[in-house]
Amino acid sequence: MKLFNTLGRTLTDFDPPIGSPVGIYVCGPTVQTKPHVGHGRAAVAFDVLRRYLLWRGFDVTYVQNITDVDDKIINASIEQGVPTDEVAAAAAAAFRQGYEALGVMAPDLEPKATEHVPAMITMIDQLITKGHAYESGGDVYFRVRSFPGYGKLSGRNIDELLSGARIEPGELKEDPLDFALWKSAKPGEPSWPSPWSDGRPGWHIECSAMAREYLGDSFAIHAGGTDLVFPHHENEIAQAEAATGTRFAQIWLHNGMVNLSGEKMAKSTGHVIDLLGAVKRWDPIAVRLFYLRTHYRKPVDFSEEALDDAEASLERLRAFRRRTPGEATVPAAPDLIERFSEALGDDLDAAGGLAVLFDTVRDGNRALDAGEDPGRYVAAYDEMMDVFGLVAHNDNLDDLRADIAEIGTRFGVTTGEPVAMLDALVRARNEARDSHEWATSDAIRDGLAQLDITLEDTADGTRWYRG
RNA sequence: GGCGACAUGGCCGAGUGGCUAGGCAAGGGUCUGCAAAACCCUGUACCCGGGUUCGAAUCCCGGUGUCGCCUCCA
Repeated sequence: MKLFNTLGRTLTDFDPPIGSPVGIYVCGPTVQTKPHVGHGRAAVAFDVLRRYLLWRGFDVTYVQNITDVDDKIINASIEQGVPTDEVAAAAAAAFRQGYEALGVMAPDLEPKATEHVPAMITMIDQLITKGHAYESGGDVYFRVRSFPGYGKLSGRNIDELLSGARIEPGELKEDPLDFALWKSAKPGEPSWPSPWSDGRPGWHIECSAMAREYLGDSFAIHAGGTDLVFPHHENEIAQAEAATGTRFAQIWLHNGMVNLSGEKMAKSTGHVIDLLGAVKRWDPIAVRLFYLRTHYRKPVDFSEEALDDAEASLERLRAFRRRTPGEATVPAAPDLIERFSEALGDDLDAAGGLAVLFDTVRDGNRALDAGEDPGRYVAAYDEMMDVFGLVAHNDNLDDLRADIAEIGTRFGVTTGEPVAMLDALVRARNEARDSHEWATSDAIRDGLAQLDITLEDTADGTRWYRG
């Protein structure tokens, strides 16, 4: 396949032998506050990469870290009067919940920064030994000018950067460009012992150290938001390659930002749409589809209309599978699978892949209307939906038990399990239809529609679905 | 200021030197108790100005506009 490598800014061939191990490291969130819609996009984008590679037969190891120590967590802890680990745990749970709703597979490994301080200390120690870092007043800084490749990812040169660089009060850097690997703790801050001071790691070192620990000195893909290119990923490369002497990640992928009325969604400005709120208001899988419609590297504008639109599109996809219950028993249409694989293999062109999926739905519906076996389309559909991760759908009715029972009593249905009551209501309605009592049959359908349960009459009988 | 991205039909959104992606919305039709779903038909778009070419939305030059990074951020 081809992937756009930020390092070099070119479309790069990525075709390891089938079955070979592929290490992917994705920069996860700093768990300081609840996730917003932008976090969901990054997670979904690389989840599709993962699913695609698994589908193609690679042995993927997917690592996504949790940054659970940093200034903002400490600040939140002070403001809320809650220990930092509780702040982090609560936010991490919210992220987990949001990712799950979106159908994002759990990472193979989800390392926390606070549990990998020794690995970071080891790396910092190596950097000092090799002359790439120095201790200064209990802090340790990376000597940027000692690493010749600095700037190769973000396309900057050191002299340009100088104008923006600054030294915070209290920092004792040799050079304004140098960045912290280790910070000595202020009173009350969480800290770990180290050869230099009781303190905590700088932000960038955790990713270098944890990626190395789980994927080795060199691995295939490192991914994250485009806003991490500089300085975070630039610094990761510098640290890791200076320490190990070998190339860090082969390919760097960066997803575009989610905008709100034209401007980037960012938690620092509060200009955000809460992810958990969004997946409550819209079908979470529709939110996922919303992400997938735009190429992962382009910015995408969040709007209610766009989400409504995605929900309607998703409904078209689901309606097809409602017409074709059961497992597919014949092989998937090879031409469609081929087109689909080609689209995703072209730098994850999910929108192109979706076009194939919708073509599959149309072809399948045509086959059904013509009285032909839609099996090859059903099989293709299932395969693509799985790679896209669009399958999850909640048809559970437990939360509507009382509401369904209420409608049931109006039409002589005995209270029982929700599905049984629903089936009885469908039977009652069809009896009314048989005797042309349209007012009754419509009342049943309208009542269920109030609960967001839809009834459809087809040649094969009436079926219901939620949503 | 430096670096970088993007501008496509009512909306969203792929693509790319000639062979009209796809979705949503809209109109018409078939089917249907009604509805829903489905299928068929209808829209010939590509920021502006030059240029290259038999031919450009697609390549080149110059504009204009929007956005991102340069500080924490997915």
